[in-house]
Amino acid sequence: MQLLSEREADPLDSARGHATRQATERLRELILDGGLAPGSRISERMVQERYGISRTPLREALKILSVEGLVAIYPNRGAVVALLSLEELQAAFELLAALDGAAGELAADRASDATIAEIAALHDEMVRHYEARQLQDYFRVNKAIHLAIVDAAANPAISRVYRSESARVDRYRYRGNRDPGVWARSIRQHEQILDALRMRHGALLRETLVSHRRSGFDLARRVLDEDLAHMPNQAVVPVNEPAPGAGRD
Amino acid sequence: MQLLSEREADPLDSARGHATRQATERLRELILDGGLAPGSRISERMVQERYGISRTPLREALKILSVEGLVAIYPNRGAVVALLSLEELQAAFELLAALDGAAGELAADRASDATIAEIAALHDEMVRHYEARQLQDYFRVNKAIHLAIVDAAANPAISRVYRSESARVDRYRYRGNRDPGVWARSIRQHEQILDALRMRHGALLRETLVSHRRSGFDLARRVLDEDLAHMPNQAVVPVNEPAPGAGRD
DNA sequence: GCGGCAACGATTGCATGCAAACTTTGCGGA
DNA sequence: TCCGCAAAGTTTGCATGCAATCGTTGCCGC
Repeated sequence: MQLLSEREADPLDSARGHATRQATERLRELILDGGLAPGSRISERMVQERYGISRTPLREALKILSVEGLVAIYPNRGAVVALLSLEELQAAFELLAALDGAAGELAADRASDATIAEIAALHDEMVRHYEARQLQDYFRVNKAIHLAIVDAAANPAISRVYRSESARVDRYRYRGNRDPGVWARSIRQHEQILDALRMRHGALLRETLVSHRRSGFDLARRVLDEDLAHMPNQAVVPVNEPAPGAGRD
Repeated sequence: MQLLSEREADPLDSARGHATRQATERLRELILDGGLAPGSRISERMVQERYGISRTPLREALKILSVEGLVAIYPNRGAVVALLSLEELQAAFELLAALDGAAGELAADRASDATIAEIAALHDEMVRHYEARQLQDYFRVNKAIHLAIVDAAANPAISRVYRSESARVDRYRYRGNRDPGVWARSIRQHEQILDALRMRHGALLRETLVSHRRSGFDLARRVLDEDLAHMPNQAVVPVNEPAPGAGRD
């Protein structure tokens, strides 16, 4: 399967030098959008046949995703979509809380008035989605608000780690909130967050963000429990070699 | 160059399934120990000839290191050892401060008495190296103390990010402290840190760690400035394509 | 019937070849 | 002398082949 033939068919996507990048993004999307369920094997042959990505760039992509924590590679035995244990989920949320808090404190100092106005606009949009009970839109804007605050800290290292860690747990974050009371409380927390940001009160913004994140963990924990319950026993971690160095944390 | 011949020569190192891992660790060590200077090119041919690593595992290793931030890959133009700008150094230290603080707060709750005793022993050892003005030993134990506190938080995600980010800036951390006054102040800060940990006073431990980290940045900033001054113009970032996605932050 | 083992098929790990992109060198013109 | 350009040389990107390992199936002995 020559890429040359593909290049004819889709000249935009397959310029030389982008096969690995494409493979990485493709797989990442598949994992994050649920196209590849946690625990499922990623066979090199399967990916090659279904997505026309040859093995070398695919293997490089898998190595990248394993560092990001989205897949686990077991030597001589292939890669599987990473599966979080409850302990790992809690660890990820504690890390995210630290990042939220630190970024909030920095953002209170560094965010421009325009940025704060944009975040306020996102907040209003989110509230509208809440009032209309539009869950998907609500989640999308909610996520954008937190990202905007982190980015307002003007710290690329924090933003990078936040995005990467956030991606690992998003699956468990954006499925809770069915309970009206919980949802309402989340809205109230967001109001406090916005107030603290508007006041540029760094310490307060940190506190509200951290406590908001803690609530988020309570929800995610339930989602994970459900997932584990609904999973018969199919993909409960390959045996033998505990894990490769470049695999899990 | 067949690996088979090498396997005969060194059967321990070259079991199948470990070439990429070996390449990654070898390169990481080289970069961290200064064997490969920041900004220097990593030619695939050069590595292949000098270390007997064939190109496929080498390329996978470079992809891994680029996610870790130790190398930057420029498409079609190869990889270079990552070079930090002042802004990136500051961002890294802010991230490390956040991790130190969060880990400290967790560690104050979670560390066992035995772990605290171990950290106290390390502290005493460090003070002895300080009194003997043994800079290298002092740095080594200093680093071990901070790692031990982070690990005492019992959060693998935080430990993982801390190690990775720490590695990126270690070059700039462990060369300052020539000034006796600065060195003495660092010792005093460490005493406060140990006191807070012994008291299991989470908030205080957080504060002392964050402020200690801030002092660390002031030193590192000077080291980076020196480095940049001493660097004629040789490796001041490849031109053209700003950077690949999998390169820098 | 069940546990262990051997052969087979499937899958990964890695070395390498070829083509594209980049870099350098050398030349001609201004 | 210096700039621009073209050809040669170098280096990277990727596809693929071969060998080693893993998983499975079927068989034999108990």
